[in-house]
Amino acid sequence: MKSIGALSKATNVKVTTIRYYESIGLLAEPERTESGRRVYGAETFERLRFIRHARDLGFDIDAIRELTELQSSEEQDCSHVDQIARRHLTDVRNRIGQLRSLENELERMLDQCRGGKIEQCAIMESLADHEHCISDQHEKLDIRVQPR
Amino acid sequence: MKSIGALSKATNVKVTTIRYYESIGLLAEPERTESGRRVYGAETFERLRFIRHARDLGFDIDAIRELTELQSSEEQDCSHVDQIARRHLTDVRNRIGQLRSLENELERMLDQCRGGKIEQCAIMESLADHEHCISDQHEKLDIRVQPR
DNA sequence: GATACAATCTACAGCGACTGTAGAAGCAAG
DNA sequence: CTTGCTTCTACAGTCGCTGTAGATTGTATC
Repeated sequence: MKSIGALSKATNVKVTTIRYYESIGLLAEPERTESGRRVYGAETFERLRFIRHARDLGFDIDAIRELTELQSSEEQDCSHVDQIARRHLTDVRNRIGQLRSLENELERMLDQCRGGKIEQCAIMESLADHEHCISDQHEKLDIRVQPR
Repeated sequence: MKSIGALSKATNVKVTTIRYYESIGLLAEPERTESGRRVYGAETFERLRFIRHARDLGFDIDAIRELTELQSSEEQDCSHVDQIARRHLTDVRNRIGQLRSLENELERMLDQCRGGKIEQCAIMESLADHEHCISDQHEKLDIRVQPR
């Protein structure tokens, strides 16, 4: 039996995140001590490790919810699991493709810049220029680079 | 002189987004008609086109703020502009790298699955398994695939 | 002129997946 | 007993928007 802090250390998931998962129903409400502190058993530990690994692989919360539900129906065949993973892989590949075309565009911009004053900077011109605008060629991107 | 709707159509930026940009100070407050409606001139049109293009290239709002500020100091040399773009390119490349290792991991998982019951599904095992966990090898990802 | 419908206005809530804060209470070691 | 860590709840903030509600204004048609 672990406290929330111990569980956090063991799974590498932050205390606040564990409470957050509970609040959205991804983790069940645990038992409490007399004073009201959360106490976790081995089950939650396993489940949280599963969640953590799936998050690391980029599955979103809804997908993880599906996966953990499927986990308890052990007798069913795993085509649905397969499908969820395959869909995610497709998403990842699409994203890589989008980012690569971004990479190209940025490289092109940077190559053209030969220094000098901002007024004649090729980068600024590219940005102001509507002509060779990539925006119409593919969908808009969400490019946040922050880790979670 | 354009209404907000006309500006929106001309730049392909949504009306609500234009108001949002104003609210965060990325666009200056425009003049108004007697009845209080926003009216825009060619300057705002150019600026918004610039912003839109930079967003399409994945620059975040703060970077765009810097870039538009630099735009008005035309005499300065463009090394700072260059630096912002280069930093962004680095971020994009890192992101591509992260996504590629994700892609590999997912491919591996999917290859191992030979169908059958969920209980023995290789995908579920991979997710539950802590041993060959990629999470310690690279930073955590934000993998949202949604366009803006 | 009346009426319908579109465009615009403000102000605020919601998205996803957390993270951070404030203020209170509990717990263990010195 | 005090110090300092952990935990508690509840709520605001992150980013870049998007959506909603309810009011007003503008334009086209009858």
